[in-house]
This record gives sequence, structure tokens and C-alpha cells, in this order.
Amino acid sequence: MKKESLKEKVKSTGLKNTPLREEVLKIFTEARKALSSKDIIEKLGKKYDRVSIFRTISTFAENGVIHAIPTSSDYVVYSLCRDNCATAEHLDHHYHFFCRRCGNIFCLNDFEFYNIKLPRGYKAESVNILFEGVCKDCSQN
Amino acid sequence: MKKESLKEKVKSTGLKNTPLREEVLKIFTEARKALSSKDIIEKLGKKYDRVSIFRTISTFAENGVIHAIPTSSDYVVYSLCRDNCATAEHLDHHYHFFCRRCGNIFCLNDFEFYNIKLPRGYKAESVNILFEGVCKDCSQN
DNA sequence: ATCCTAAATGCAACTTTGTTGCAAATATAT
DNA sequence: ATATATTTGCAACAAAGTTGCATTTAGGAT
Repeated sequence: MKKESLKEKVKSTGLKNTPLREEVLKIFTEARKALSSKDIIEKLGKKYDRVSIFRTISTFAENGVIHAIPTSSDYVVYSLCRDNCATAEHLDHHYHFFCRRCGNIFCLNDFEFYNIKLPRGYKAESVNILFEGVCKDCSQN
Repeated sequence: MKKESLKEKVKSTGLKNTPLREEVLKIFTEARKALSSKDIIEKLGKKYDRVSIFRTISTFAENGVIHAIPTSSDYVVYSLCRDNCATAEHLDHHYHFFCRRCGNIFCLNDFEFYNIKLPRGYKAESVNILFEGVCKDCSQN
């Protein structure tokens, strides 16, 4: 997604275009991995209030600018949404890969989606898939 | 898994069989859904120290008695492990279902596993799949 | 360009969640 | 019954996130 369309995405949700929001958006755009609240606070904490950063992250998540990725540890990381993120077509699916060596979490969203069967009666609206292992870069070194 | 074999499972890991551990185990056995630390503390907090409960949960998780289930909220829930939980056969996989209506998280571990392709270079050792939607019971009412 | 208003931010205080160190208690092997 | 390593409780601490409120600011209306 382009820089411009990101700003537009923020505005299109009715949110105001503030310096803090632009900076948070920039950080997510430039990061090639998913980020936690802590990560963002470490980058911007001296310039902006902790509370405002938390609120920015929640607002972005509520408005489909970023999405939360569950991890098996007790923290959540966030990543930019794709264009079709909010519009749950058939099944809103998110693939992520947590690398045990470098500790990063990567989005694999653009990869093929295999239908996974559920037991009778269960109706899924979204699915979150988190792989854990060794990433491309780390497995080559 | 039977009550007896659960106690044995605890003992087989070299852990002592204390009242607190038995109670925590009982709670997990009787719960038909996954539980958070908070859930356990709410049930036992007046009888046992908060810290001991946290430690019991970590110990159980470290020893393969229970396993952590990532959620997209900022908390982790736990569930009893199946017999083969610790022995990562091919790919250690966990399927869970979060119901938006009742808020419970169910284990679907016994269901068929479809292989999901990963991009080149990525080597997965485990995969955690969290569905979100409406569960069997809730969709009937 | 200025004004107006709702929304966003900063600050202080607070809550919740989890951790650490250590002394007292207890499970289990002998 | 005793010894010892493990577990528990307690106190203090640390990290993560929330709430209320006063101030500031973005962006549309004038």
C-alpha cells in the first residue's frame, strides 16, 4: 500500500490526520515485521505521551488501519491491514510467522489460503494462523 | 484424559502433588473451555496466593500439562494438553475456536489437519490456528 | 483568514497483571 | 520419623494499560 493511500485510509475512517498518527503510520509502513505497543512507545515515547500512543494504536485497530496478531506470549503485535482487511469477503484470514531466532513476526497474508474444515455447527468469520519456526533469512545463515 | 492419569502426568514430570496443583488441575479438567490466569485467580484467589497461582500456571505450561493459546486480545488462555501434546510429531499444531457470543475458547485439536503451504525458506515447527466466529451451542439458539 | 467545535493530546493518578527475593511450610524419598 | 529439595505465602516491585479531565489542535464553516 502506498504512503498516500495510507493517509487517505486514515482520513476515510473519519480520523483526523495528526502528527502522532502520521508517525505511527510511518513506523508501521517502514517496518517489515509486526510491532508491539512497546515497540512503538520505545520509538516515540520521548516525543509523545505513552497514553496517546496506546490510544492511537487502539484507534487504528478499531478502524481497520492495523490489525492485532495473537502470539503465544502475553503480548499482542500489530501490523498494517491490507486493502481488503476490513471487508470480510468469505473468511477474513491472517497468516503470520514468528521466527524463533530473530524474534520477528512476518505477515504471510498474500499466500495461498487452504480451506480448513471445522466441526459441525461452528461458523468461522475469521481465522488467525501463527506459524512458529525459522524464517527465510535466519535459515540461510 | 482421566483424573488419575492427570495426577500421574503431573507426577511423571517430577512435580510434587500439592493441594493447589490439584485444584488448578481440577478446574482445567472440568472447564470445557480455555482459561486465563485471571479466571483461575478469580476461582482460587481467596484460598491461595496470587503469586503461587501464577507460578503453578507457568510450571504446568513449562511441563506440558497445559498449553498457552494466543488470542488477539492482550491476554493468553490455557488449556489441558492432549497426550501427544509435548511430543512434536511432524508439526505441533493447535486449533482453537473463539466464540464471539459466549466468549469461550474451545480446543479443536482432534480435527483433521490440512497442510498449509508456506513461502520458500520458511520452516515451521508449530502452528497455532485461532478461528473466530460463533460456536456450536451459540449458533443453535 | 478567522472562528468554532469536536476530536486528539498530555498529564496525573490509578488498576491490572505479572515478577522477584526470601523466609516458612510441606511433599516425598529414605 | 527425618532430611531435603520443592512449593507456598508475603511484601515489595515492575510493567502494561486505563480513566478523567483540562488544554490544544485539526479541519470544516463563516
